[in-house]
Amino acid sequence: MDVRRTPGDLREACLAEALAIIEQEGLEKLSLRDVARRLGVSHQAPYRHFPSRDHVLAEIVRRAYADFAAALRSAPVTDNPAGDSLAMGFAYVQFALSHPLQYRLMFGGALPDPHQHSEMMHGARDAFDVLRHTLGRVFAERPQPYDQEAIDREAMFVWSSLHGLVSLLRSDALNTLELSQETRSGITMHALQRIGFAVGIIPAVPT
Amino acid sequence: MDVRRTPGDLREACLAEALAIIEQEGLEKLSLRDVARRLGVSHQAPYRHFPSRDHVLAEIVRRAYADFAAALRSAPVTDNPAGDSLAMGFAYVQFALSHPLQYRLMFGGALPDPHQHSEMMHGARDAFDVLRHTLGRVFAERPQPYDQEAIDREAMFVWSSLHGLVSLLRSDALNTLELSQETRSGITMHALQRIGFAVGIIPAVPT
DNA sequence: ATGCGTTTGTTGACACTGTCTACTGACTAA
DNA sequence: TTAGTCAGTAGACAGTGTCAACAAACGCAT
Repeated sequence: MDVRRTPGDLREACLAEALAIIEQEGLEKLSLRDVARRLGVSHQAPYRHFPSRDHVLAEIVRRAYADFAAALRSAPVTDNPAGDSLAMGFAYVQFALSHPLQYRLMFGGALPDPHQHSEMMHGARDAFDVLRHTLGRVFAERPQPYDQEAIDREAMFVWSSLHGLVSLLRSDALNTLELSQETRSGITMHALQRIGFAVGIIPAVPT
Repeated sequence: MDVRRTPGDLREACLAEALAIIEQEGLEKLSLRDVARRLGVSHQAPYRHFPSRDHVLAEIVRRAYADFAAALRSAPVTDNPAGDSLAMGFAYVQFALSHPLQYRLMFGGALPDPHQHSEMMHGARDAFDVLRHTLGRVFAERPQPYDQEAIDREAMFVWSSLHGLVSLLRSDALNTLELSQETRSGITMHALQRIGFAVGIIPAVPT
């Protein structure tokens, strides 16, 4: 085409354009032909720089992970390790919320739009109500007063923790992290104990 | 075709075949034309029962949620609510692990195969190492002895809990659950407090 | 029973996709 | 000068979702 480009530029331009398309149209709408069209090059030009469509996506995801790691590292390091840990928890959440596209690319799913398929989510609410109810019984047994909001907060914490646990177990993360076999097999019990302890179900837990 | 079918059968057959395809070939390989081909009907027959490909997927996901809710409900109810809660935690994990396809459809992502793009996961390990190190400092400050496995277990718990928290925050779950505004805005703080308390960073936490 | 509308399925087209192969031109080292 | 590599082009192919027009089978009121 007539647009001048320095060497190696098309590769970067493809990545940027692909990211823009995902942001605007969604992951499933991404096509290399569209990338090429927007850049004013032939539909085959991107294949000079990437073997396949998935390789483009993989590179984007790889960079998202790198940015994520950098964000976690950017948390200040003080002589108060406990405070540092809490700060990193905030950094985790903050990155995820301020970089929703990257976070979704790393961990998120590609489901039909729940807004156009609202009945799809009904079962999710059902499942949550079961959890709510079970936790409600725990609260009712205690001497301290409580309200529905306290239950809801606790239920959200338990659900999200379990969800995260399973997501990691299901993902390839465990293969990547080179954990010992004992650690891997004990992860589930340990996490469940910690969650139970956190909400006051388990009185104490050994390290 | 020559295969006899009772009314309403093709709809169910399409769903079953679509699920089988996802199980065998993966979500992204699912195509209604392939479904029709395997069932020995024309490529347009499934469109008599579903407006679009996404509607087939939405119905499958909807049923997965329903099965999930049923599995949680199937946990035994005793006069020990604490034990019941733990049992339901197990039921959650067990369902996810014994129905990986459904769980992935509900929560999982559609990323390029990490086995064919191994470098994609390097950043994930980097991020985990940061968490490991920070937690290691917490442990080092304590009088009790510890080992690397204890740190790894704790790191896995913290990571999974954070991941789950953000996944739920990012998803449409909060819109579905009809939580009060106070509950929604307090979820993050509450979950972080609970996690910190669980690993011994926060001394105590008010209900 | 007869005709008619509805349901279920078929056939053919269209635009779109990823990817294979063959080609063109520019730059570079011998 | 010449041979070779690199970046981009052009055309083809099989596959996809979806639209439109058609055909056969069914229930049902007359």
